[in-house]
Amino acid sequence: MLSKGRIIDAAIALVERHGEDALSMRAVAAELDVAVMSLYNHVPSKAALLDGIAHRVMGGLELDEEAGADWKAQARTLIRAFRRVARDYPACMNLIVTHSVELPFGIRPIERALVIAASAGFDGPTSVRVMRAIIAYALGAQLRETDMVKMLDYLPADPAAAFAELDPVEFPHVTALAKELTAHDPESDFEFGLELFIGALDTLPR
Amino acid sequence: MLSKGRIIDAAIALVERHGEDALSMRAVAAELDVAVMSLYNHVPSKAALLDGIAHRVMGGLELDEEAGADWKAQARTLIRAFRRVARDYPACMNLIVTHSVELPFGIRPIERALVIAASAGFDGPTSVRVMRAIIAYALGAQLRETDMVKMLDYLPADPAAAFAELDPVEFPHVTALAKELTAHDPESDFEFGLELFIGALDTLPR
DNA sequence: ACGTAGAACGTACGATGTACGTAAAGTCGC
DNA sequence: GCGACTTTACGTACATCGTACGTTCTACGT
Repeated sequence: MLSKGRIIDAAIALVERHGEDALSMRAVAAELDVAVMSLYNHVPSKAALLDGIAHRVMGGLELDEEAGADWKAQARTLIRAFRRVARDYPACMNLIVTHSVELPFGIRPIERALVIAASAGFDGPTSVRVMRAIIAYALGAQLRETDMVKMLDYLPADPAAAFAELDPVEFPHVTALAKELTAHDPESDFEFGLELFIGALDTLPR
Repeated sequence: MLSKGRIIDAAIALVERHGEDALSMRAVAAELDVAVMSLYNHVPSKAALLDGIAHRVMGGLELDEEAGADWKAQARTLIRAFRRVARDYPACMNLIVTHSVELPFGIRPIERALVIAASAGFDGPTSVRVMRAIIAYALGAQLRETDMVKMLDYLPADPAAAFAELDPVEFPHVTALAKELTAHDPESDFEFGLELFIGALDTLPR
């Protein structure tokens, strides 16, 4: 029997195996050995299928709080939970981030973030702002990471050389830092910005 | 005479008027009173056209440095320059951000950012990290902003009511902050995070 | 046994990107 | 002026996409 759940599973598998461009209703149907239009008995549209993917993937967010940890540790844990699902479903996460899906995170992670912000001593309006800033950073880091990967594809041979060969009087820093600019360690990049952020929150008046 | 420039102009106008979904080769051709395939004499593919749009739009970035300003002011100015083009071409900016285009910013803004970071006293590798973190924030803020707009469309009548009607024992903070969560002032949200960031940079060891 | 609901299916339509061949309009050497 | 060549505009045609619509088949309550 076909079901919305099985369709979403197949779609996720398909996206992770062959990329988001491979996600077509026909491909999903083929994955399930089913006729295309049968899908529409369980999913009203492709957009709804994307929504389903988003909810399934984001539903994997670990929201448990660690007892006894201070708000900074809690915040780190929450953000890293997001990173974890991004690592487990990289292609799907791009789908979710780029095609702006309704309520991408769902309510529960939002509540969790507000709880943490409150426990850090922020008032309501500030908590909302803080949450928004961190969400922006997390989303953007995800985006930037895939941009980076694509860029490294475009410059095959030796990416660092491409930067290094620019005019060093017009672009002194870029040429000097060619190596660093093309080195790609998403995790440490992300952690750097995250600690920057949390440190900044710590200095905020409360 | 047709030209790559005119095609890009038409495409930008089209996107800003009718949204990114309206961007089709046929629509661009119609805008220019020209047959569809004529476009392909000047633009090798739709992807290349997107690239062209990105370069034209991002080329409008104001990179002049203000003499005598300290690095913090310079940084603010650079980031706000990005915000300005996002405000001038909101729909195009979404295209650029979501469809990850090769070298979205070009080299010059990167050089500029590295100059500023160096003038703040950061070493090379740290400068690159700092730049990446801020880029992530700027991209993410843009994304989050349009997600927000879409969300407010989905919840027509009174968006705050939708949040407020959730179970207040399961989501105490969300229900209490319904008003703040649906209030939308992108500029002040962005500035809040930006100042957070710059403040954090200021406390970084150098 | 029979009627009804739901699920699976097949056909078909409009929209999209673009490969390919053709024709007209310059551009150059002579 | 004239032929050779290049550039530009165009039209046709095809594969692929999402999905509206009508039809068949299966399962089940009565």
